Amino acid sequence: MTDDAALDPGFFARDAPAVARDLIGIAMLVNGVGGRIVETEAYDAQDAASHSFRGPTPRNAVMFGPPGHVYVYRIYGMHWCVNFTCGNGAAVLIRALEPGSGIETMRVRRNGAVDRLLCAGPGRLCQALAIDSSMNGLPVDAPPFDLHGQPGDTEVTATTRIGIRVAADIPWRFCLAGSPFVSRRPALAQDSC
DNA sequence: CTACCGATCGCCT
DNA sequence: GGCGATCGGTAGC
Repeated sequence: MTDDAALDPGFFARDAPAVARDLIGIAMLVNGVGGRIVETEAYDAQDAASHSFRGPTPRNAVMFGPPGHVYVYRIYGMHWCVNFTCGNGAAVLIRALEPGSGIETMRVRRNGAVDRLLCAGPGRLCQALAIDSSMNGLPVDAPPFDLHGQPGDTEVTATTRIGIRVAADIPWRFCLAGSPFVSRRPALAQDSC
């Protein structure tokens, strides 16, 4: 009934792991295309795996700006990744969506990929939603972005993060329990929260 | 200025 | 399961 509710002001001005966990199940649209968030990862300035760990630079400046803004960066020379800032160098990486709106558009952008792989992974998600560096620094509560839903109304599993070499033991990756749309299935033993 | 390498993906075997 | 593609940020000389 309140699934179309906008997120509270201040939603992003909290610890990144709490924001990352509460984003699971929230709908994320860019120009009307997207779906429910099913996988996130938290990073903060005290975290050796974070872009912000060594302090502000031109690339990560948005992470040190106000909460609730979009941080976009390029990885491996060819993929875009999108984060939502939480203030003080912290941010949440959006890793996977369950496709919900604009699926045909996403299929075209993703070159005919099957639905399960349209948004399963940060690079794929940005390709499907047409997110690139031109959106870096934009606020998340205004077009082209649209985030809405009821935070905390889902079963979430917490595991370690993917693709990093340092701080690999921190369980700051959050997935919608049982979702087939995550980038990689969580290991069997996880904390439920 | 140069060298290294990463919060990845898709295609190959 | 393994590997090549491709390039900007960062650090070090």
